[in-house]
Amino acid sequence: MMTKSDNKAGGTSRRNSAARRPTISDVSQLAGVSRMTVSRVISDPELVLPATRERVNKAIADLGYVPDRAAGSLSSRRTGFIALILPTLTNANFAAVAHGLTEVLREADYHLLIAYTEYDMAEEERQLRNLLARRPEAIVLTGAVHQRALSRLLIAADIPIIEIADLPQRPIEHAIGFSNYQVGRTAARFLLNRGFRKIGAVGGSNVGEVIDHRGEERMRGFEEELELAGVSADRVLRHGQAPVSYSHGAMAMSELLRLAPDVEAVFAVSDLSAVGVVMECQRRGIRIPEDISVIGFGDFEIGKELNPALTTIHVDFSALGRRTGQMILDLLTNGERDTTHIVDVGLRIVERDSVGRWS
Amino acid sequence: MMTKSDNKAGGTSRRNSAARRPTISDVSQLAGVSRMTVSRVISDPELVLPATRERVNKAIADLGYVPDRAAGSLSSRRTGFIALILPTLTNANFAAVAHGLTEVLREADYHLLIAYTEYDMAEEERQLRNLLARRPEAIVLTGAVHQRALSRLLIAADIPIIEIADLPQRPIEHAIGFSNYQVGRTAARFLLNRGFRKIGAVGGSNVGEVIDHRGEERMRGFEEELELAGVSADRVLRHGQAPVSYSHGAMAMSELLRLAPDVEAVFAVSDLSAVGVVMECQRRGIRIPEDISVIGFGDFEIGKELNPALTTIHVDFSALGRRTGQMILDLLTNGERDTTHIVDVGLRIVERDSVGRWS
DNA sequence: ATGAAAGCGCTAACAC
DNA sequence: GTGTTAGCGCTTTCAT
Repeated sequence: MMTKSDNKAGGTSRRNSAARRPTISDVSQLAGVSRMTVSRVISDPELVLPATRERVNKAIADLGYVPDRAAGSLSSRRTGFIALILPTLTNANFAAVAHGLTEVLREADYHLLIAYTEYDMAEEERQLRNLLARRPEAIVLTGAVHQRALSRLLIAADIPIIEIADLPQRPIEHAIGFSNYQVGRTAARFLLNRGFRKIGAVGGSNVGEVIDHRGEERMRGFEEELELAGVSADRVLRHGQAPVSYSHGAMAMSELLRLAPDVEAVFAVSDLSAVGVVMECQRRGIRIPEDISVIGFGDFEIGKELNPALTTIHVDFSALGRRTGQMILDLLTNGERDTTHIVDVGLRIVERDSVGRWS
Repeated sequence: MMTKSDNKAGGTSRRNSAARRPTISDVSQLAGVSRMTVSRVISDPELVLPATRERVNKAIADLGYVPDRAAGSLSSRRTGFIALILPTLTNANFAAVAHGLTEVLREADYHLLIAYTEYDMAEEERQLRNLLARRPEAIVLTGAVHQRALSRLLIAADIPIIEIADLPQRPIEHAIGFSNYQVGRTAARFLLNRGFRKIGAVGGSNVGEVIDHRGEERMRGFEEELELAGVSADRVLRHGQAPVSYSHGAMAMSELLRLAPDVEAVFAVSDLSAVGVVMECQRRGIRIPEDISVIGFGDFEIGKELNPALTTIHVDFSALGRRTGQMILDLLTNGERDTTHIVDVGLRIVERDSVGRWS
């Protein structure tokens, strides 16, 4: 039962040998309905009579039709993309964020568009431009400190902007995260409370365009808490180029031991470094925590297995990702674009065995 | 100097208050050129007179115009997307693949569309459908064993298909990887050559839809090499659900020690497990390699820092990613769709200190 | 419940 | 070197 329709891929012309990918027109023809009906079967099947629906679904299956979302987006102005800019994918915690986000967005049929900058500020703007060209419906970026050009670009895009993994003084729009500065202060306070006074830290130094702002914030918080307590921050060492790694911790610890052999407790800017610190001490026969105490940040999986198990500061990055996904869904559904949301997911010390008590 | 043009966003109508995102028409009007000229300035500036080009670029900057790639793709039939399906992003080696791929593709202005399945076969097909709807120009997936429906979908897409991280017996199209089976055999041979006969292994068991095929291949290769050498494979343990983790190694090692207290050398299906094995031994006062030797797979960064440093089997996943990117670029440029490429990136043993010699 | 017309924002192809 | 026309594959909107 063919009705007069607006199908474009008419039966006579266009029947070229090279296998063309089937379009909605091909499906509509085969099913003997209009393209609109096919469209409805795909996006809102309830609207179509069961009998028609079945015919269309059969045609879809027979042809192996897969809708073209780019074409759909152009028309509907909804791309189903959410952009995510991360410093790196090689960090378990950032991967956990991506993971948590995906988990939530997947259900609502959104797809994450991931870009990463390798902590390079210049790259961040390039990536953002590329991303924006894909018309994401919201954008998530790792918070605190962006280039001015970046903010302009972002605001012009006129989509929800969510900064994560830090709590900027003045967020561009929304923010979900924790204070890296507070992480540093918390670590220092913890060591001070345990009675230590000869307290050190190891982190990376930030030179050039490659900058780990969040790590630096933790270092700064740590220093300031020491100073507030009237304790010397001379044993706080920035060594090697950020971002840090396992081997960074080992090398930095060697250096710290050289500069301040009397150090009794060490904060590592990341568990990655902390593991290196522990391993280096192990090699040197320095006992942890009897001789030196170590506290890290990030609660990486390895910390639990370490001997001694690593005391660290935990942030639930996976939950942070999920929370971000929920906020996006809210924002995109209810569309209240006036209120700014700021969520502090908090942090907590995970006391394990690598920090002792001064005696 | 306005010329007659086909601009759609005419000066009078369409001037609504709600800030619309500027389109190519807005730019063309402001610059006093046709939309085509703007398009050329963006995609092939050489074709445009410098003076015109500058005018257009100024208009672009003034308006904050960002091209809509979805619209461009629809017309040009080139989306600039490459699809990548991974089991997980939470594994440093898979992250390295994504990383290497991005590195190469970025230069050619391709963007990676990443999906991950959490080792879930059912999820793999769902993800593939979503990805295909975005019309990627090539698709990369982790090789070996796919559902039949998947292969059909893939072939119908009529784009280059590259399977990575394993070398399937019969690849769908192209493949870049290494033989996980050979990894297992190599590990076994290495331990055999060192004189060990009471040889064990720890890996995950694969039940339900969540399956680590590649890990299982390594276990199988290991077992077969033992059997070929006439050595018992009774100490090969599949424990807990794959994929494995640090804590998996610790638990599996406890179990192995219970089942086969006489074990002298252990292959861990992944360095993740291997680290857990080492830590568990450390806790029990079992010396490595004096009492038990350990060899892993994957050459994760932590292995270098461990005490003793972990002997492992190395595959250059980052290079694998880059190599894949290059192949895609080749395929997309030269378009020779007839020849199948199969690249073995090989593997090598990294001898460190966790494997001794039987005496 | 289904269809027709129009158009999303861009670029291929050809004209000048 | 630049412009015009047509159309990519969908969905919106309105009609029936």
